[in-house]
Amino acid sequence: MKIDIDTVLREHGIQPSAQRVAVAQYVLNTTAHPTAEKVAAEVRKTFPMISRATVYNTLNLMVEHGLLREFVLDDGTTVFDANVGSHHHFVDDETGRIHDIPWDSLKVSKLEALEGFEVREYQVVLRGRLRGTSRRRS
Amino acid sequence: MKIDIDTVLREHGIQPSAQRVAVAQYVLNTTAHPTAEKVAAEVRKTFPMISRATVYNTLNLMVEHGLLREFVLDDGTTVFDANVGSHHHFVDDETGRIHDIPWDSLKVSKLEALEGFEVREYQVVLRGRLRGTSRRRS
DNA sequence: ACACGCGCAAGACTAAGTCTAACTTTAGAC
DNA sequence: GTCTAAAGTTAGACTTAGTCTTGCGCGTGT
Ligand SMILES: [Mn+2]
Ligand SMILES: [Mn+2]
Ligand SMILES: [Zn+2]
Ligand SMILES: [Zn+2]
Repeated sequence: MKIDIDTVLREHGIQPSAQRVAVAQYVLNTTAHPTAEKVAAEVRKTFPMISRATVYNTLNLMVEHGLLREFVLDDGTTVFDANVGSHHHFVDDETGRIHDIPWDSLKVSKLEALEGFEVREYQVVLRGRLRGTSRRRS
Repeated sequence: MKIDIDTVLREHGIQPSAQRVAVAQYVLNTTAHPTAEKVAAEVRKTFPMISRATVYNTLNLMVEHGLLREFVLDDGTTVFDANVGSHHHFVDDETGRIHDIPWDSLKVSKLEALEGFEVREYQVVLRGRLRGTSRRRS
C-alpha cells in the first residue's frame, strides 16, 4: 500500500528530507483533498515540530514537480489533490467533501464547435448530495 | 441600455441608497467579472468616499438576493458575475480574463449514470487561449 | 423635540499564504 | 573523519482579502 515515498520524491526531482517525506507520506495517501492547514495538522501528529513554512514549501514544491495538483473550491478554500490525472470533481453540499469523478464517467460534447476559444484543458465541477445520505442527524 | 437600477434593487428586495446604486450601476453593467477591489476602484471614480466595507456589504447583499453570483477562479481570486443564469466559464491563460460560455454551447452527458451522486448543479470550467490572439506584444 | 432603525464609515481584527533572515543539516570534497 | 558550501528548515514579520465592531448621521413617525 505505502510505496517508497523517498523514491517517489527523487523520481520527481525533489531531494527528500524527513519533513518532506512526512508531508508526502500523508498527502499522497489520502483522497480527502486536504487544505494546507489540514496537512500541517495531520503531519504534526507524527512530526510535531515541523513549521508552517515547510509544509507550504513542500506542498508548493510537489505541485511544481507535478506530484500534486492544487484545486480551489467554490468558497475559495485551496486544497491539494494527489490525483494528478484528468478527472472531474463533485462537491458534497452537506459536508463540503470533494469526490473525484473519473474522466470517462462524463462526456462533454460540442467543445470543438466553440468558435474563438482554443481549449487546453477543462473540468466539470458538480455539486449536490450523496445519494443515500437521506438526512441523517449530524 | 442602462435600466433603472433603483427599480432593479427594489424588485429584489434591496432598499436603494446612493452607495448601493453606485455599486450596482457598475457591477450590473459589466461582463468583466470584477473582483470586489476592482468594483471599489471603479465605483470610486464617481463616488470617491465610499468605504470598503460598504462595497463588500453591497456585493454580498446582491449575491444573497440573487442579483449577482460569486465565482472563484483557479488561483483563488473571487469575482462577481452579473450573469446569474446557468452558463460555463472560459479562463484565458494569457490575460486571466473570464469569458462566459452560453449553457447550450456545451453538452455534458452521462450525468444520470453517476451512481451515488445526486447532482443539483454543475458547470464546465475551461482554460486555454483565445483563437486569433496569436502572440501579439503585450 | 425625541427616538428608533437603518445604512455608512473607519479601522480593528482574522485567516491564508508568502517572505525574510538566521539557523541547521547535508552532501561532497579533501 | 573534517570542512565547507549549498540546501533545507524555522519563527516570526508581513501581506492581502475579507469580516466585524462601534459609533455616527439621517429620515420617519410621534
Ligand atoms: Mn500555492
Ligand atoms: Mn462573499
Ligand atoms: Zn480530485
Ligand atoms: Zn460568468
